[in-house]
Amino acid sequence: MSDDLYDLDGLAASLGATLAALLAESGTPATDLPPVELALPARPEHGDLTTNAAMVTAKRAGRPPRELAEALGERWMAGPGAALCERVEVAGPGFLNLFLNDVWYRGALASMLEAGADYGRGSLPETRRLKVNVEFVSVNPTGPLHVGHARYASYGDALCRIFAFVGHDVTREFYVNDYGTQMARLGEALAARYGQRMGLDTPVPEGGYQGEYVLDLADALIAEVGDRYKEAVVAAAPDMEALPAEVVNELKVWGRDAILPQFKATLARLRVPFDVWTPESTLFVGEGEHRGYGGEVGKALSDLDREGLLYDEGGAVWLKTTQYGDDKDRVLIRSSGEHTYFLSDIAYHRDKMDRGFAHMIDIWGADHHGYVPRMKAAFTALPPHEPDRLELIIGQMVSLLESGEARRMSKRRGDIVTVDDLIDAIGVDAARFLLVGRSHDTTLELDIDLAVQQSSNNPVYYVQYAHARICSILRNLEESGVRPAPEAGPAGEALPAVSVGAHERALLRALARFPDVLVSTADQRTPNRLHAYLGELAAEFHVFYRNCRVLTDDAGVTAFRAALCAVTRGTLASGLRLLGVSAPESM
RNA sequence: GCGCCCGUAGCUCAGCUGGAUAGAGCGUCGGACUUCUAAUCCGAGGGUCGCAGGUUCGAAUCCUGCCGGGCGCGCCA
Repeated sequence: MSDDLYDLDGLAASLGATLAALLAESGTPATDLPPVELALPARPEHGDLTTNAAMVTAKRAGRPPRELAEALGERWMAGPGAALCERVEVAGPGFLNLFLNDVWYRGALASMLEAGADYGRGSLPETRRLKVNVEFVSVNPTGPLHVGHARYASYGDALCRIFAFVGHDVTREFYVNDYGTQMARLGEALAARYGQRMGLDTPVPEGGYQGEYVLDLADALIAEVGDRYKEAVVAAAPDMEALPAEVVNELKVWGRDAILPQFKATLARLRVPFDVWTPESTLFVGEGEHRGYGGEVGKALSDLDREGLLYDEGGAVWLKTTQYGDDKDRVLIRSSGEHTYFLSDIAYHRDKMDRGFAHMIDIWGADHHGYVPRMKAAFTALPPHEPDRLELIIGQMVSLLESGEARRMSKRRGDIVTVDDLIDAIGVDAARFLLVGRSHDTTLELDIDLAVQQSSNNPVYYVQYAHARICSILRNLEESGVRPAPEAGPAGEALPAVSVGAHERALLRALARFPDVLVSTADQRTPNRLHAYLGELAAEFHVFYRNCRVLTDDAGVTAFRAALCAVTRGTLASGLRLLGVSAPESM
């Protein structure tokens, strides 16, 4: 925790220490007190900051909350509070309201200014920082990314950016399911479309990938290999499921290698980078032979066998997930001899543990939430049996509306609105801001027509405009010979001792919240909270701008406000960047 | 039937792990540019926080039960 009294954490800690001393004096053990929390009151007459600490600890102290608040306020004002606080006030059932003075506000600004572009960085205490792996998107390479994927991509990416900024060591990972039956279906669909381009009657098999994009893939395939597969397709026609396995295999690998670069290009466009791409197929190769499987899969099977959790029944191999809370046991190897995706997933998570991640997060769509108990069970079954290291985040669905009517997407039918369509329609900034603005726990209703129609008043521009406005002011200051970002020492020595007006105070309070917003956004995995904060910060700036001219003939006031602008600009830029949104210097 | 998620202004949604008189954007109505960017600001209107209980100083928030919607419940993924 910070011991800098010019930030909110430091202030709260100071109050906490005072409260602990107070309690200790009257014989109440002051161990494991809940930390004092400072909130911003909704109403100005409730002060600049407020705390409910007295109410929270009243019961334990055996004293009425108001009396305790009174004592806390008095004692704090006799100590550290004296220099920073005009007065304190006990209100309502036992709130302690703080009325801060100009010294605190100037000190807060100086401290933010000193942090510069790093303001808010490393807000997580060192002891809470983790080596964490975040796996997200992880779409089968069988077709284009759609708007649902864009939501999880935006969410996961923002989470990763925020994690890294507050102090976690983050690895972003994309797991490529390139080894199962869905890939074989892609191979068949590709063969069918290939055949059609060759003038054959080869329909895409029932339940296969019907999308137009497979035709485009077929064209690319033909351009590359000509009629290499024509003979095989003719022999199997019209039923592509009758193709020899080697042919399907070659085609699915070709399809994967064609689609993955498209994923990467689309994700790059959406500003979602990945550090690691792990193909499922690689989990099956390498040392660790067990039950006929090599690599990570073999090792996982071996681990589970050693735990006594595997059994054979009906020609299949089962895992006793019920032992770890699942409602039924699950098949790992089907009686047909094919492995299930579940087996690969277990091996994959085992591998992630092996790679030394203290914490692993998987972000899944709500359509997979039924899979959670078994994954959790399997993870717990693996040594070292630490279920808390795996966190499964379920993102709710995106439902598409088209002129008021629900539209259901299906990749197999080929009826999808792609990520690229969305970006083409409204741009990356608007798309990212839109997708991350709602809680991941709520289904997001997206009306594309409406989104396009309203894209010019997307809230993202409100925030970006505040940033651009400040840039413009700072440019003007520079032209007028005023230093755009005055340097200052820790306690604000270099800042002029001007009085701090109501609008400046409001803006400073908003800025002071930034580190806490980042930490709670990270802790609660809710980038939408940062999104909301940026809107509020921008609003405070716009009000400040309207009421306070920066370039004045009072050098002190100008310098102070210029510093305030510089910090606001930096904070907006940081926040936008953490959501994957650009911060334009002019609009 | 069972499980997970959701139900807050006309619409889309916030509401910070329980705080003081529930907010924003869009839409509607009315104001503000000879001054650093009007993609802005100010004001008005708009609510049984799905319903009913419970927990306590205090509930949109936590618990229980209903009602309504979404998503799951395979030797598919």
